[in-house]
Amino acid sequence: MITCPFVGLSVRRKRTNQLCCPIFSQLSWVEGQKPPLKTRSAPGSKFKEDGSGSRKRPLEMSTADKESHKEAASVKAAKHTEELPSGRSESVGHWSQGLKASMQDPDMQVYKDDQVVVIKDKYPKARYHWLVLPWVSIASLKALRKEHCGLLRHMHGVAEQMVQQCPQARSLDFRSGYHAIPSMSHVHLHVISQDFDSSCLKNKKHWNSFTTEYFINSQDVIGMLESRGRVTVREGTGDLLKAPLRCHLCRHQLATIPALKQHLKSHFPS
DNA sequence: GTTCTAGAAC
DNA sequence: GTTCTAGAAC
Repeated sequence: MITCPFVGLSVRRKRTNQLCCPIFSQLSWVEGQKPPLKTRSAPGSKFKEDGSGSRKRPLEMSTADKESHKEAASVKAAKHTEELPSGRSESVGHWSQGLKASMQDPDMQVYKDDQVVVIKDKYPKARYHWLVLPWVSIASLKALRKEHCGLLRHMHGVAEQMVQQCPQARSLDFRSGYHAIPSMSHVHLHVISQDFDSSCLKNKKHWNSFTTEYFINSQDVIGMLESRGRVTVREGTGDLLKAPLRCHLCRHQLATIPALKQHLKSHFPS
């Protein structure tokens, strides 16, 4: 339990379950990307906004990687279009298809195995923000079926191991989950630390997509898939993005994003 | 998803 | 005057 110094409310800080994954010990880290991963430094203040979370790298694939993931690439090439969560289809070059290029880019990959790849979010919304993506092309939560349960459990296990290898695993809380209505095509599991200390977190949509029920815990998605064979999203979930800004720890309401960021400093004193 | 910017809010 | 948001464009 912690207490918000602003409003005096006690709140429970939920920690991600730290499961020991027997599978993971057999997996390999991407060469040159030894855990723990490098993160941006924050000298002087833990909430310094230096913008170094952004990266500018070409998204071209190496020949070797193109070869090793020929199957995934051929799926992309054959389809030309991909259904979005909205139900619309978009061509391969559309911004919503960007994860397909990023996941194939060796410079973006921090971990991979035969089922999944992990990349750092290009615009991290916290000190630590990874995406776990399956090699197989699954457009969105809507396309998930019971046979995907094993894959999602594996993604969850990899997410937990990402947290475990994090140098701040003991001092930060993490959540792993999915956006109910993602903008980007290709199912991706967010693994994000709960400090939300990032210059890339800029607006209400960013905040509410990670701190309201718009963000669905990985375990809840798996549970829904196991019990009902489908993942359904409650009506009106999209409206949550426009909800008032509330602190995820003490529920204190803030009028603006800068005010919210200032408030967060009270929970994470430097 | 991000960037840009008009205009609302202060 | 500046800060900040929200919607269009990409």
